[in-house]
Amino acid sequence: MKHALVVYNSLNGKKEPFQSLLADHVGMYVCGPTVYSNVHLGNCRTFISFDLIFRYLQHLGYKVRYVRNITDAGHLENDADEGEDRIAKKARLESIEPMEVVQRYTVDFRNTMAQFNALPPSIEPTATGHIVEQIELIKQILEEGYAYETNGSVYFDVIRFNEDIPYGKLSGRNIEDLVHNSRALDGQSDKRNPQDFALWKKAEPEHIMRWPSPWSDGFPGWHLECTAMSTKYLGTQFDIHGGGMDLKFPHHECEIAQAESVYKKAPVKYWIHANMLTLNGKKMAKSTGNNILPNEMFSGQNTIFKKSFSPMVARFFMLQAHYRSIVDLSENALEASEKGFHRLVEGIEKLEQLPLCENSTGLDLKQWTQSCYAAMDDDFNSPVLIAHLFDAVKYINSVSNGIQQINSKDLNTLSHTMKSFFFDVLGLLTPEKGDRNGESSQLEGTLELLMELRNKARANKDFKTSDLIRDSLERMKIQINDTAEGTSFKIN
RNA sequence: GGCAUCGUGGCCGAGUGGCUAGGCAGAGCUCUGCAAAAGCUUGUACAGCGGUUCGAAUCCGCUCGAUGCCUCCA
Repeated sequence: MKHALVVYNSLNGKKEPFQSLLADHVGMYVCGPTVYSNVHLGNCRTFISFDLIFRYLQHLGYKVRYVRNITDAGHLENDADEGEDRIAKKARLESIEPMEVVQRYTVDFRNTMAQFNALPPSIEPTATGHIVEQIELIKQILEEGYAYETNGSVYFDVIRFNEDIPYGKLSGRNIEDLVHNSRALDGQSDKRNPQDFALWKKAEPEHIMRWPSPWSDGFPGWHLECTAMSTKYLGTQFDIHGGGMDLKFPHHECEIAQAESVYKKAPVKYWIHANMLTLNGKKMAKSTGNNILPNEMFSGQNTIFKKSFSPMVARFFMLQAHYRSIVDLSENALEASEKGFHRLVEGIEKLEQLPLCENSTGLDLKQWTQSCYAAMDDDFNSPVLIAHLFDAVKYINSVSNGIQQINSKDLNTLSHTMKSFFFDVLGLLTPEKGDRNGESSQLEGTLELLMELRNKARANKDFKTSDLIRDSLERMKIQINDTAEGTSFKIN
């Protein structure tokens, strides 16, 4: 485990050698979804990025505790005091219980992430399950003098905090700019200053999601849950905190302020932010229609793309870009990735049937393996790793064609390394090979019969018949492959 | 307006001072009855202008352009 892993830390904009607080253990907290609607693709990209990080840290031998919350209360429509809770709003619009909303979209979220083959986190705590911890935290912040109560609501006093501990470390903003640029609210705000944020909000009579507290029946502020839960499960200082780039401000900045106001030390060693996913060059937004849900992409039931793309192709596509780069989803780019992905998959499948020789030629295995690790050690550079995997595919193909040779020991090593990067680190899967239910074996039997008839026709130089079979099958998206070894087919 | 990120060959996308990224498409070749598929070979690009340097896509400055955040957002 003597790896020179280097991680880009958003806190200072520099790549830093990764050193966990406890030897061999890593604590990682990632801000999870607010479950008020179907998870959208950009959200998935963030979690796929952290899945890569989670997997690689585990691959290196770390015991990782990966905490990713489910926000099921407290996330308001906007920052104005009259903002409605997102979950409660959805429940009202659909005339169902808030917890039905939560359940429905939590299930959707987990299903979708499973389709992307993202590993479940170690702990998946909910905001509503940690009201007690949040209330405790508010009490402590009040005791420290960095919060105030107004009309049953409690707000964090950003200016007061900034007098003792600098605010804005993560986002690079200074308090003066915030004061000048914060939008003035319309009158009836309970906040002393616009940049203050809610720790506890008193519930209006019609608000159905409410809990008792020393200040009022109400609900916790959005930023609070992450501090309460990360502290509970990972301690007052932990290794990695992640999330989407757009959470950097204000959400993560507020988390830092909350934690530092009580514990007087930086809560997180490495802040990692995954970049955005755009669609056809534009930010995804429901309001403009520039939006596609994961399931719509998998099924092809959408107006954005002409064809469907599988979860693995989408995952591979995302991993072909670095997690800190904006990646743009487009039909051309996805098609290119789809073909590349199949080439990689076929290379891996060929590993099983390579001819063996006494001596290996053509690839410095040790150096190749090192360069794969070097790529991932350099701030989880999956695109470079994938480039190295393609180099291996080229080598595998030349062995397969007899241009290069490999002995059994090297093949074992190559196969093991290749597969552990492909399956374990990148979290990719090869497409299921024809599931053996009755229907598909009937289909295969029929196809084999057609192959036989076609081969007979070809042997008799009856190309009219053979081409009829080939072209008809092709229209049904069944690909005939004639090779020196014989004929095979592939269902697309 | 403020803060930040970025601008790479037909497309996507790595790369932060000298050494081939990679994928897709295109071209040539191999195989083949023809084709498809598959495989092999092939690409000198880095927004513009100026500067630093023996040497810059890579550092600095300016210009232009794009995107994100600043207001809910992964």
